[in-house]
Amino acid sequence: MMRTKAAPTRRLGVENSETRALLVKAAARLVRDEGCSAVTARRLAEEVGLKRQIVHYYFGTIEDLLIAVIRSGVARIHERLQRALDSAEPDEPLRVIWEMGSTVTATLFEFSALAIRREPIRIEIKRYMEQYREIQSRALQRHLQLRGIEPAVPPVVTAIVIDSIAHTLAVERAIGVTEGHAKVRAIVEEWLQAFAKVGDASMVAARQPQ
Amino acid sequence: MMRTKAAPTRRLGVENSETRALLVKAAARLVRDEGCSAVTARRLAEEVGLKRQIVHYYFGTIEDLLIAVIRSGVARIHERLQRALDSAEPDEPLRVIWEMGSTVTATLFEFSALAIRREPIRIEIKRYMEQYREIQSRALQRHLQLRGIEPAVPPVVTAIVIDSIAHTLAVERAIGVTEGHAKVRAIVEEWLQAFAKVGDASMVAARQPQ
DNA sequence: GTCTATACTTCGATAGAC
DNA sequence: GTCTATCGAAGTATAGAC
Repeated sequence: MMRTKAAPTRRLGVENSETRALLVKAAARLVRDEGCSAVTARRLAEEVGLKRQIVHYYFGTIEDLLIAVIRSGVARIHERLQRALDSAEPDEPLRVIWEMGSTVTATLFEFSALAIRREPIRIEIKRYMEQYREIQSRALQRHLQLRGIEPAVPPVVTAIVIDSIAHTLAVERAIGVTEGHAKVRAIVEEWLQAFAKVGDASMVAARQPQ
Repeated sequence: MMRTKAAPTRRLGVENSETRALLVKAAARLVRDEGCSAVTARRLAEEVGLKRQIVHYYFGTIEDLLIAVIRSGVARIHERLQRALDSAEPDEPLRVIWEMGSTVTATLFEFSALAIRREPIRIEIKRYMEQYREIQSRALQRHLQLRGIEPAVPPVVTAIVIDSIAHTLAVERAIGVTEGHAKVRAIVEEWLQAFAKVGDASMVAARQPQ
């Protein structure tokens, strides 16, 4: 199950191959519809109408294939976030963060779980998360600077808190737990509106100036 | 991979078997140390010194074994939470929720990911989450009632928000992402102290009375 | 540069012997 | 209650055909 080392003599297909792109696309669809465990060389080869060995020709291991799937998906997600934040300027960047966090898919959740046990995947997910948060923080920072607001809470904290709640609600909903969700959304809505008005999610309104 | 239906003629070992308990214990250890995917009939049989078919004799499928592992673990976790909340009375139930949420293990995360794709596991995790939250909500409710405080936010919301942040920080830390975590913990610390004093985590201090 | 034949190992699962 | 025997399917790896 665990490949210790890549065989040095092993031939691999080129990066810009049409078949390779087809495999990544088919794998991404499988991951989305049926989960990571549905990605096997046999199922994948079936989808593209080739023999199963072709998967190992292009990716070596299934893990390498999954990493290719992650990379192809990450690019799209980061673009989508950046675009949404740009188009939402200068109104409600925090709402964009909340809404995109709420559409978190089972896919990211699955990859995150894999990341904890498998180092190569961990590296990829770590990079993804850090970049995603960087984009969020920058957008909030910019929003505040444009209005000359000195936030009581660093933008990165606001992003983490809102994102945490969005992810939790999304995952719980997927599992069938919805108790208290409506009430949480109501509170978050108040924070979003407060942030749009005064640049503060009111999460630390009780904080006293030193 | 997916068993459609349990064979009706299949023999299964009794519930109160010593070997069965041994298997569950060994499986729990494997899940904790190496993850769900490390739980195979061979590895498990090896641990208890028996043949691999013994696993199927007692559990039918690996999934049934995982469910047994979940049930055995859930009981312990609920007890631990309830005991911590009782011993923390009447001071800081919210801090207990925060601290227990921060010790969330990769195990719960892995099972939650499995739960999204596999119905029998989903049922178990759903029940676990609902009961866990119920215990949290009751403790906060009791804390407020004893002090005659009418909270601006329903206890279940406070529990969800604090738990969300705790889980997110725990998972991100496991993946290697720690940007902003210290600042988030500082804010949460303020909330915990505010809640201990006035029964409000100050998360909605900006809320105006209607 | 692309793809396939073949083989090895591990896995989950079942039937039936002891 | 535990074992032997057996099955199909999965991941991986090597050699070689085109």
